[in-house]
Amino acid sequence: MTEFHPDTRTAPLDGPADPRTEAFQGVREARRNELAEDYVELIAELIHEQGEARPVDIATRLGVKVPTVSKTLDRLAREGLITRAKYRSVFLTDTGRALAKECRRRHEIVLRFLISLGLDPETAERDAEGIEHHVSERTLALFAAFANRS
Amino acid sequence: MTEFHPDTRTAPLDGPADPRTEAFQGVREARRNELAEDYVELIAELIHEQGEARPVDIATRLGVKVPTVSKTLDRLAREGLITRAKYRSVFLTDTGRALAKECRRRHEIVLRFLISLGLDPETAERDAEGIEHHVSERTLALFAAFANRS
DNA sequence: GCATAAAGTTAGACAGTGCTAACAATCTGC
DNA sequence: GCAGATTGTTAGCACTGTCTAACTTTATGC
Repeated sequence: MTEFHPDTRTAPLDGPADPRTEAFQGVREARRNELAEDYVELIAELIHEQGEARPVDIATRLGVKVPTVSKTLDRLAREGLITRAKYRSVFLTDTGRALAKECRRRHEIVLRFLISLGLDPETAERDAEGIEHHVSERTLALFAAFANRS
Repeated sequence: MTEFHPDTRTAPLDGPADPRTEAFQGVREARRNELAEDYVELIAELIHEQGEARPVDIATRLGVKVPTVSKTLDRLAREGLITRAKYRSVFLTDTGRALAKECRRRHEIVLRFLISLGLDPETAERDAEGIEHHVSERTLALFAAFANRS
């Protein structure tokens, strides 16, 4: 009940055959991971940019309060994505680092795709943030191909 | 505290200037409405297909249990999107109908876009379900234009 | 029209995400 | 090295969304 839920964007295996229902289940599944993905991606970014990821910076970037971050970090630690010590900044585990990398990859592809479609960078950033968690590997491949054409 | 939260995909007005933070806030905002949007869209569909929307059908389609649907329908009623009477099927209010129509429109555009990109219909359906809630009006316009070109 | 099946509701558990308020630890600048 | 500022934690509340179990109501089939 406390483990990280694996990616099912590409192949949700359980549940009935109806594609609509499958779609809804896939989305619910994805939604469960969204926040964790945002966090690890951001943590990786902060570590890269400033050498460490502090709750206060995470909170500022996400636009939430520090106690909210603290609680969510507890969950991420439980799920094995990060390690942390009291009053210290946050580190990614190997698993967390891998997830962050994967997220960054997806984010980049979606962002480049939207921009190459003709979207302004600001809107592209906002839309990419929302879309990246819901894009199958197959779609991602098409996005990447499109962005590389031209 | 119980009203429906308006669409901020296009123009989140509050919060600081940092575009990344704005993006995160926009996404959180969007996430708050996702489930409601899924419900009203599905309810409209069921009413169209079978003349009425019963909790048991909603539950089956979404892949959740009936009590879950019941509770969520209470919320939607509180928010003025649907009306319902005990042990009776569900109806959309004008507001709900408008939202459903808007959701359907977005869904259609995203779906057609993905398919015209070359994605198989099954995957397109799953991805569209996740993406439709996170697409700005601007992006939607580009998607529509792309799907209509060719 | 009554017994049973199906559908719907209510209650209660539990986890997640957000908040504020109060407290604890750490860091900073003399 | 100590005072005050900053950062982090904990506790407690609210709401959502999911479930199961138990109950009520409605529909169905003789």
